Amino acid sequence: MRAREKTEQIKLVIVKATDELLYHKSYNLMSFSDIAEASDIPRGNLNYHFKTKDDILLAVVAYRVQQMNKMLSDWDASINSPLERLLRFAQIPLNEKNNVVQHGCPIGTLNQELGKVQPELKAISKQQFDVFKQWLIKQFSDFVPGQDAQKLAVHMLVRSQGLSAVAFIEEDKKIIETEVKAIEQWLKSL
Amino acid sequence: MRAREKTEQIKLVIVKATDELLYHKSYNLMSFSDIAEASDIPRGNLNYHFKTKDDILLAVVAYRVQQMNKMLSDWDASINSPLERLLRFAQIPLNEKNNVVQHGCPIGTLNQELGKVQPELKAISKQQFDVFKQWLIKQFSDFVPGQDAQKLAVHMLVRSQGLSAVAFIEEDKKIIETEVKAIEQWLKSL
DNA sequence: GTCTATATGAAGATAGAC
DNA sequence: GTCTATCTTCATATAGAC
Repeated sequence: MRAREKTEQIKLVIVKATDELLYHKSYNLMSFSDIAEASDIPRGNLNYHFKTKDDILLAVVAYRVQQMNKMLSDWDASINSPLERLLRFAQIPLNEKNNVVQHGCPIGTLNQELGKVQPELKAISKQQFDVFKQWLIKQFSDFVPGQDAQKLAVHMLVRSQGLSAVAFIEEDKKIIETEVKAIEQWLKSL
Repeated sequence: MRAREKTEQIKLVIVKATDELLYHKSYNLMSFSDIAEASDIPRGNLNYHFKTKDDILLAVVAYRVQQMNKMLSDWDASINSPLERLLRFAQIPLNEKNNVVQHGCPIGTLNQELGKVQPELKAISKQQFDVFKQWLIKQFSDFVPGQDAQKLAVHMLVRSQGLSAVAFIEEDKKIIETEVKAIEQWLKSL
């Protein structure tokens, strides 16, 4: 029991370090050595905890999904109206301004990278995207019951992904500010 | 002279094949062998024409920029109003529906991939993006002289990049149709 | 100019000593 | 359970035969 617990802790250290690493490095350019260095676990020992690199990615995505679900249920509990929750969502890139400009949206960039050649990995990574999508659909259903919540949720994701992508390419924080403001106006006009 | 010309032709064959390859394969996962196979040039000979892989990328981007400029000046010549030119631009993802859903926007995905770790290459790839941006600014200046053309151009790019990214992740052509329609409405309302 | 053969290095993964 | 040493594979890039 104790031993098992300790193993789980080490795994979590690896996962957290890799999660962090994945923000500024692409998955395919990220080596076992990079992970070993970042997590301060001896290079060879990684292979005991995770057989393959893909296994680590799997664990990282599971961890991220868990974190995202926690954040969203916190919002559900602490923010009263669906409109304000949606506004809060729209502001994510604003709060992560520096990261977005330097590394893009962590979910979007990972999905795009894996989507190009590794369909199995893409499906895994897509889970992160779907957590947001389902939550958005719920919020829009509550916010404007008569309208097509699915379509509105997708539109929200489109604008959020788009502004992150363009701000990253142009390395321009102003784009985030302007575009988030535009999303807020759109939400309030619904 | 003759010899030089022939060399240039071979280079173009390599560049075109790599351009094509880059639509479905990420740059970092693309090997010289892949390029050799795609262009039907013996593996070792590639290194005579291009010293490094980055040199090939450089040539591919230059080629793409040239093609894009050609397309845009064709539009300038054949399409009368700036609004119709902008509508034509908005429809690019619609005409490339299958490619977008399978591989994403070729410009956006390349920029995002290179942006994460290779700043020198990112700057090169960004040229493609800027060709579109400058052209859009010109069109918006002509279309709605009083308004902030730069801001409108960026917004157009945001929506275009966003819809490509989300349609790619979700592998859903309907998203392209719906979102392009929304862009058209927005343009007509300006 | 063309292409083969090869140098060199780094990656993922494994076997097995401790 | 932990970690070292190593196997294998595959990449870029070069030297030099044709």
